[in-house]
Amino acid sequence: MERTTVQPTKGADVSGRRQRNARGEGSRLTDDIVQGALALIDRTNGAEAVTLRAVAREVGIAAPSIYAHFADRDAIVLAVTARLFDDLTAAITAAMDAAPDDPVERLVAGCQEYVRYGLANEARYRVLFSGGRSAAAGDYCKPVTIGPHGRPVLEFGAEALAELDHSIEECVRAGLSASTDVLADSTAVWVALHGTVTLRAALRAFPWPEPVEDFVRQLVLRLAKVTRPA
Amino acid sequence: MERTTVQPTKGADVSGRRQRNARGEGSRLTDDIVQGALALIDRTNGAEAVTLRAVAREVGIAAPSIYAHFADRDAIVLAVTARLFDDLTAAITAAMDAAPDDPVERLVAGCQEYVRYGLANEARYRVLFSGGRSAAAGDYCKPVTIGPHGRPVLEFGAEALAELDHSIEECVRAGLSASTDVLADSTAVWVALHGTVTLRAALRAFPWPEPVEDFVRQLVLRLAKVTRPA
DNA sequence: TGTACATCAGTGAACGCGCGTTCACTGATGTAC
DNA sequence: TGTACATCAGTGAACGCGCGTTCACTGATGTAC
Repeated sequence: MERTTVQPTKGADVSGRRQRNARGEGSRLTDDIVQGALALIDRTNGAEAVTLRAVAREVGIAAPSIYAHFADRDAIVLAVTARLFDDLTAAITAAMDAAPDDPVERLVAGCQEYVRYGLANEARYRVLFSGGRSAAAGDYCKPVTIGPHGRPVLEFGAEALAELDHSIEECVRAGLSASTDVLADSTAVWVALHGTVTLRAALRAFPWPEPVEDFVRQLVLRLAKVTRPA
Repeated sequence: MERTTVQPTKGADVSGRRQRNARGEGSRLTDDIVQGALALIDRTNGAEAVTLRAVAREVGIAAPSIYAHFADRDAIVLAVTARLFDDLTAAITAAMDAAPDDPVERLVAGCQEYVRYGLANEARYRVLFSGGRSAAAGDYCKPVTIGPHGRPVLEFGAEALAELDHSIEECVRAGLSASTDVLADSTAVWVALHGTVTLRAALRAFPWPEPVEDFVRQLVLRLAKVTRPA
């Protein structure tokens, strides 16, 4: 009981110095490091600021303390990546479940949430899909395993695409899509969503069609060959 | 005559030390610095390696020599950006001119070249549209002027979009497109092309539909509402 | 034609900074006897 | 119950590195007289 109600302040105290974990609770710092890295990514709008020392400062510990939890900087970023993939997946699933019980509306809602998440969390989205840029960029080609329970990035991509594929397939089955190559059309939709997020994020000041939800809807309806019953 | 035939080796000599420019020719180093930065971008697959010292090493000069030509690191990257925009524009124009004399084929050829260029020059493309990431990322929001004859990035975006807009408009005029909102549809096409380039580049190992030219064609035909005469 | 001088096109050494990483350590706390 | 000890969860100082930037300088070359 106490354990759940009397939540100790896990973060840094007033002096910026975090209180030491109790014996056996050392692994909590692993989580805090990931959280710190995430905070750093959000605040600086990019993953480049995620240095060992910066993360240590953010969490309120000495830099070498990180080595007990992560092998190096890249390991931290990979752990963050794993968490973000779960975040995005959960957000999309929730949006689809909240949509009206109609295959097209579910598809559109999922796609809209994908774009909404990407634009609301620009830096996080970039960590997910723009690669670690320098070193990690190469790794994204090999199916590298991420995080403790993490899946390979490629596998996530496959999952996301499978989800989309399934969603469009449902539309076809309901006679609402004329797609004859569902996999190709799923890919087209994914690529268009990704482009919407990244290009809008890169050129914020551009006079994009608004609202973005309508733009996404049109994109999806056309690429998934949705045919509303006459 | 001599000037054009007896081209002096402008680069670094055997010792890695570049020969000093003749009097009055000092501005040549400006070009060489941009070239060096570009070489660095291509070789390291990203713009992060473009440091003042690295560029100086690449060109074969002392680091402080750069200050006579560029205010700082960002100025170099902006000059590179300006050159790359011209590169991309020229490539697309050439491809469209080489296409059959048909509005749809011209449109498709331009879009295919856009994607081809992006995938063949991944790092360059990222410099253009993924922002300077850290510091420059903020600048891309304001219309910052780039290079000596450079245009703002936003303006380039507007030009590219205008070109696309014009191209689709031609299709409409020829009765080959059913688009009723050409600007919105141009935006959709651009966004989809951008997504194709960046997502394929980020996840090289993914089983993407091949060949990419056909994929792009389908994307464009659908988003630009092309209606081939029956 | 000769020579002093200004200018141009750079150089070399040095600075302070933040970084990743190493090393020996410290101090609280649970456990065996 | 008391106490020695092992373990856990970290710390602090130091290293070498590459970075941007500054400063005073150098040496070739064109130009004025």
